[in-house]
Amino acid sequence: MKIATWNVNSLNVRLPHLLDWLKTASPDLLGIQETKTTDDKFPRDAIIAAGYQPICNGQKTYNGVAILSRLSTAPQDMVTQLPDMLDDPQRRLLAATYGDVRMINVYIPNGAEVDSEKYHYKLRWLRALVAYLKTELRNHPKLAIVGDFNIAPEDRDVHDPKSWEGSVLVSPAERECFQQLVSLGLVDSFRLFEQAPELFSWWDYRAAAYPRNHGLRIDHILVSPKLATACQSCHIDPTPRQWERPSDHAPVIAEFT
DNA sequence: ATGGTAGTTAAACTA
Repeated sequence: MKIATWNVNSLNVRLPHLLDWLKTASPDLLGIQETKTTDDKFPRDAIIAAGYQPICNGQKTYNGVAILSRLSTAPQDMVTQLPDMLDDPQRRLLAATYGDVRMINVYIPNGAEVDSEKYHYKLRWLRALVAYLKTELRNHPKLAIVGDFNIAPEDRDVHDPKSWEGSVLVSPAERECFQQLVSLGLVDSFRLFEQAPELFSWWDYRAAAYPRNHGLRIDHILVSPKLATACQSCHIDPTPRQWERPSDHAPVIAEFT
């Protein structure tokens, strides 16, 4: 089984890329973020025609998440809000169970600038996420949480740690929240394996960041201990980032026995 | 320290 994540930065613009990538990568479960579309405008037919069953939690203009599945089991126990953030209008979470696998897809807030209002919203969101995962891990031995975390967990996940010091995506408080997820037993599947240095999942559109590989690894597939033992590989697929009019993120895909 | 680009949406917001 393959589980993947991709921030597509507008499903409307990126649908052709998504369909092409599904054909070659053929994930069984894919979490997508920043769909930027409401559920009534979700391109359901095109995705079903590609062999995938979608569920979505969309929003106009900003945010929006979805899960695509080519498994035979129907999604169950769908969740669209963090229990501690029920009044949050931003669509950033979608969870569902496929057979015995709990799939949680997140688009964690960016945070704008350290100490800004958006940054504190990000930390609030992360604390609510940690509390939610504590419960979810109790209920689901086989759990994967995937998505755009907007956190580079360590300096080796940053092209130039010095220039990023004090910024969102790398600040100590954000990294501490990521470590709290790890403390719950979640495993960064990418780091289960030997990886080349300077592998990133996001590159700014500006200043030719991609050709210079000025990137960060902020898109992750974290798995419960039981799934970690079944994990065979995890890699970032940079090819869609090289296509014409790309998302600023590359997909990440992990394989399980 | 600012601006560089992209998406959505119509001048500004988010990333």
